[in-house]
Amino acid sequence: MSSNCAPSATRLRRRSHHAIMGATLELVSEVGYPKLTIEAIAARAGVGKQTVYRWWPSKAAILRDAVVHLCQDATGVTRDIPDTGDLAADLKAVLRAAADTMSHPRYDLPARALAAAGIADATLGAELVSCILEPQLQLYVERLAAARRAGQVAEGIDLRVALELLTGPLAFRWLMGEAPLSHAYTDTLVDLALRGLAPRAA
Amino acid sequence: MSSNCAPSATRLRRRSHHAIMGATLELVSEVGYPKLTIEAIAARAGVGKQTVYRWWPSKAAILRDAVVHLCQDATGVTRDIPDTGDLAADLKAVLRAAADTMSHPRYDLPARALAAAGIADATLGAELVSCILEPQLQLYVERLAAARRAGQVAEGIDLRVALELLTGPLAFRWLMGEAPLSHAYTDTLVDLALRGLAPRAA
Amino acid sequence: MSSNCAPSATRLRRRSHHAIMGATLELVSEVGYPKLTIEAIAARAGVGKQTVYRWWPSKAAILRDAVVHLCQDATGVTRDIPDTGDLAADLKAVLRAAADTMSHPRYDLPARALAAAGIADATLGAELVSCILEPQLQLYVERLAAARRAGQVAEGIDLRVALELLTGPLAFRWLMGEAPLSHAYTDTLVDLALRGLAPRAA
Amino acid sequence: MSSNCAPSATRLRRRSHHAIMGATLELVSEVGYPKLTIEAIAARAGVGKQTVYRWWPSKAAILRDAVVHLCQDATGVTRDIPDTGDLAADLKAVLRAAADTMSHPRYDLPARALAAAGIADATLGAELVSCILEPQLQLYVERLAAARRAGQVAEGIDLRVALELLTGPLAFRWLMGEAPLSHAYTDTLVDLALRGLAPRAA
DNA sequence: GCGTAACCGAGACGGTACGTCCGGTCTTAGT
DNA sequence: ACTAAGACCGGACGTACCGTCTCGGTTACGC
Repeated sequence: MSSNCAPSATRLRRRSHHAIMGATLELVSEVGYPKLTIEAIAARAGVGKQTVYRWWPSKAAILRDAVVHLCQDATGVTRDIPDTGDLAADLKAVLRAAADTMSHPRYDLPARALAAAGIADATLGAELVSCILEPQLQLYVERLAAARRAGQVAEGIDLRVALELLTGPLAFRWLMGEAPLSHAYTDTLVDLALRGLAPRAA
Repeated sequence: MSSNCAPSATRLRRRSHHAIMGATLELVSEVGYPKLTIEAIAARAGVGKQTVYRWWPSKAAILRDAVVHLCQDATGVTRDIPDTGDLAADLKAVLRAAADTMSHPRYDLPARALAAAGIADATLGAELVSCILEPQLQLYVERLAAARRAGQVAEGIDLRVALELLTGPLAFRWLMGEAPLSHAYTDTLVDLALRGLAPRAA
Repeated sequence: MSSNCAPSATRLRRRSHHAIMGATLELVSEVGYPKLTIEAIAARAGVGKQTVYRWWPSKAAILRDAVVHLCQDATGVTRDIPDTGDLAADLKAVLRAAADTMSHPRYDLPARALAAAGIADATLGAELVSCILEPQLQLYVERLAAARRAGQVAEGIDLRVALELLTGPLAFRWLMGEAPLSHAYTDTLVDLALRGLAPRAA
Repeated sequence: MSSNCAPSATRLRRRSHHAIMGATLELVSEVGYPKLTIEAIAARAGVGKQTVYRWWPSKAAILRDAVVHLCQDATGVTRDIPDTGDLAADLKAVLRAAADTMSHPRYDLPARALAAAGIADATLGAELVSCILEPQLQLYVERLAAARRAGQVAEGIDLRVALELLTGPLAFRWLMGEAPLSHAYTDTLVDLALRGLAPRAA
């Protein structure tokens, strides 16, 4: 996933690595991404600055790995999408779970900061999309493809667009940070979107 | 729109104000938001640093006003939504225009930087939403309400959610910055969303 | 004395002038010369900055006039030297008075600041010497000349050097600001110096 | 001499330290103390501002160390006072040397600036006196004490006052900066002062 | 006694330097 | 060999004043 850049190496002491990830997540929650400094991360982790610079090229990269680290711990984001045959129920279940995860401060603050950094910096953004976002979205596409084979989705619909009909509004609400990501909201979203995707009632 | 926060004062020289807005837009396009510095803005605008600090509390606030300034010049973002009776056509027209504006570098780079700042900083985010985003979104809600009265949208649908079904995916694609915002895409979006919103073929 | 540079004009409101002088003396006593700012003087005096800049070219010039202003009020510095025929007694009296004046905070702080400015800036220093110091020193030279005519001082002595034998040590002690300027000290100074100046007991 | 306050640390690079001292002396001679800025010192020395601020608390402290640095190089100020038995000759020799040093621009400009700063700021003044001035003056007191034991100076004279009779006028002339510090002047000073100090021709 | 011109307070302006903070590199000691 | 510690150069931060420049408003002088 990020094997090309993450330390994960034999040489970086496991303890230091863990401390840096933890300190980064703590600090970004406390002071926000713009005021997050590498000096503070090193100090909080009880580590020399050079130890940080040796393994990560930038503040954003540290946070990226820290969020990946967090996800691997919690397995709260990347999850398989069930296929019970009932597309609506399956999507509602997985979107409810996603909304809950994104609402939890432990995940919300760092991920939001990381998303902001990715939006501002195209390079980082592409990296985040390919490392974190795309694998997850691909699972949705696959589930929708299965549904189409089952006749639950109209032919001729670009599944990528269909996917965005579901995830776009949720992501948008999350980034806006104004309205809550309630289960009622995600359920409504699934209902409306699936109605749009359904084959003509011909 | 943002009369409560912009300087707009009698005392700030019109020339300086304009120069600061212009320099900000130029610089954010050239070096990006994180490397945008107030010193550089002041220098590029041929203005003392204090003149910037006197009127704006932060880099983000300058950029916010600069973007508002840009919008007022171009009238490219806040635009009325026509009501020809054909909801799909009306929405396609306005979404095409919005996509074009958001694709143009002159608007894209500053707005993306501003959006990123707003996502990272909740206070600024709320301000941006209420100053820039909300007024525009409200126009969509009104157009959808008119359509519902005309029987083109099912009763019992939360128009706010309906709105997000249209704008969420577009905003998401824009923020991801990967796929192009083509007219074909926005048209498809309108078609799928409206199918979801349409009254049951009772 | 400083008629060439002081405002003293008909146009500068008497009240503003007085307020500026007072504010300057207050502030220099409170924060010291280096931290004395023209903005603070204007603010304390309830006067626009331009009113200060209109009449004085520099911080030093304001302080110079303020000290002159202070001296004219107190007549504590420029004073005639009595001639009772007893040179030692006359000098002791006048040196005691000078020491007392220089010890008084009201005079000490501004004058010390002004002296420091004069030492650092040769131009100001020459001005201070010719405007303030020289007239006073000249009185000593005249008294010493009278004493020489009376046979109390040896012929062939440069009266200027003789004068410095008296005033130099006192000024030095004052500038050092360590030892107190006691009457015992000034008396001793007069005794030792006059012994050096006395005609040979041949 | 000032080992308690100078950086002298192991960590401050020798090269940077030397460059800062040199740049300070150059700049204070070029533009004077009031226009001496820490930014300019750092720039001239090819050093980051923080490296200056890390080791010195103020402009005055830098200059103080620079002057001490200068003195140690030149050994032009702190010098022993010879004791040939001829008090007058010894004092004349040492005062001539002191006058020459104080007249030399390389020493005069920085030292004058430092003296001015010390006069304006009591804390710095006390520091300068105890670090630089007092050790030198003490040598004079010791020489005078030896002379008194040899019967060349009257009993009952406060040697501290006697010392000031010599150095006070010289320092005063130097600070006034008007009259030159000629050898004739210092010789006359010694003659007059010693006449005042001599034992009564009983 | 009435215009008008200088002076007033206030404070914004383009600047310079302040002293602090942090970025990213390099050096030093100590495991 | 790799670490924690931290000094190094550079450069932006936000603040304080500099000396200049408009602003209206108020004297007070000359007609």
